[in-house]
Amino acid sequence: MKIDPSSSDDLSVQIAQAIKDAIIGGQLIVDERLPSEAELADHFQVSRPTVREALKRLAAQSLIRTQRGATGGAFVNRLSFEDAYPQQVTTSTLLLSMNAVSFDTACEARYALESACAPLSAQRRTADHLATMRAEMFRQSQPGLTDEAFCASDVAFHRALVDGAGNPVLSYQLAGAVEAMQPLMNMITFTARDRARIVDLHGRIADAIESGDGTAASEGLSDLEKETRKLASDVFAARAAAVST
Amino acid sequence: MKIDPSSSDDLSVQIAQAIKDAIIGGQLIVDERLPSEAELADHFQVSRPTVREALKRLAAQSLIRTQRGATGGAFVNRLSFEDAYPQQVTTSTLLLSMNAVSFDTACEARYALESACAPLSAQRRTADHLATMRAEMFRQSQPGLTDEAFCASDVAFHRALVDGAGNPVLSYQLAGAVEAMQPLMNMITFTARDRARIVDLHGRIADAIESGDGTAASEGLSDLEKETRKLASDVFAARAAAVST
DNA sequence: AGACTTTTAAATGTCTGACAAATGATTTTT
DNA sequence: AAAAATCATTTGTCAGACATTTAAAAGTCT
Repeated sequence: MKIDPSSSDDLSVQIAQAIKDAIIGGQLIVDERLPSEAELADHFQVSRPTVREALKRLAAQSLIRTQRGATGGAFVNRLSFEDAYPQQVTTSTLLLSMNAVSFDTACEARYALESACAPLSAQRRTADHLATMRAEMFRQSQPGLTDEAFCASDVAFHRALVDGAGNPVLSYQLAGAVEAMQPLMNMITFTARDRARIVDLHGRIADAIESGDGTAASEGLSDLEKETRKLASDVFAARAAAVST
Repeated sequence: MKIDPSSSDDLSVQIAQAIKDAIIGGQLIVDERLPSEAELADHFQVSRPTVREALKRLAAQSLIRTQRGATGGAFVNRLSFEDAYPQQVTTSTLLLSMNAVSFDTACEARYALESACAPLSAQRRTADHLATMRAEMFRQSQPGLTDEAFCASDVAFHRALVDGAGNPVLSYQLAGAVEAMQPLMNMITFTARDRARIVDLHGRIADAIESGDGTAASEGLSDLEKETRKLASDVFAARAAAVST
């Protein structure tokens, strides 16, 4: 691990990159202990605060974890799907909100990805996944549910659908798309009739998944997408009209 | 922005979280300047190094950028798709390599997601996307190409296909899946006949995209997936046989 | 007055040295 | 032998200082 003294980058950036490269390149393996901060400072010929800033950069990306105490230190972290989920969701949420991604664009992406999962989920879902979907549908049909709670339950329903595919890579990728849309979805107010239609479509999808009919599940999702986009465009149109009066 | 003195978390973690929450919650908007490190240290009642560690954590996630000089400081960064791409690829790559995700699982996820894009790409791709696909196919048919270069060109082909859908959210989500698989793909050695078959399938897909036939494109991808998985299983079987002798 | 140069002030980047706190290992005591 | 006390190591935090960068302000010359 070396750094380039002539580089214009900050030292802590270079050191973080060097360690990161070593992890990606396999020179440092999972659970291996890095040299202590003092040793790293000595190795890179910098002060300890500089080393610490580099390590904090890596910790922020879950590449390392630190432990205090006699046998403590920084350890290469096994990047788990559980760790990566929330980061992915945060990043996706900010990407949508900061880049003025339209509701339609986000919605399209979400349903396109989800449709890809549906056939796999129809084949492989466990009884558990199906039970979760049914339970969320029941919750969604309860009167007196807030819009936020309805949306949260909607996300849970779709998460179960995606997880049913039994492919952690798919679940991970989709977590971002589905959960990141929640703030956008929360802008929509649902009437009782809207909710009934959505729950009905959820029922169709769940039935298709239960009977192993991936094609029907995809069709159900497609209809749900149309419904969602129509709802959104109505809401935005109404809001625009309200502003202009 | 407040921190909890009774929390067991490190101060720099808490401070980073507080600022992050402010960004997500909209209290800090894009390009807004944060208070100087000295002011933050004063506000949170901690030392400047601690504040700096918190800021480095945020910088590692591209949530802020820093500038030196008189009018410098830390600014809320507009998280762009360009910034998020490489992070997503790195994370996905490490997720695959550190969690012993099987080739089949990764492959399935990749092609499932890509199939979701294909119909959109068939509708919307520009001449540019198509030209890129054809150019990469030409490169792939050149003899003397290394396996790494062949894989890289393969990635470029698929990137063009995905970008053709014209949905930045989809492109972003897929960048991880497609590029993260490259190290796995690089484990495969391609014979001339293998390459010819792959280029042939690429041709079918490109033709389908050109003629706007999304279904045919999906079918082509499905065949390509089968081909890829067969190749991989052959390679792994051969390797296992070699070890046992 | 206007253009160029110099100075200055503010901010981040880096260093030194120190102490606090956690924690496993070691030693001592019971 | 078990429990308690001590110790050594390592990260977490602090204080203060200097270096470097940068833009604005002040000064100078034409």
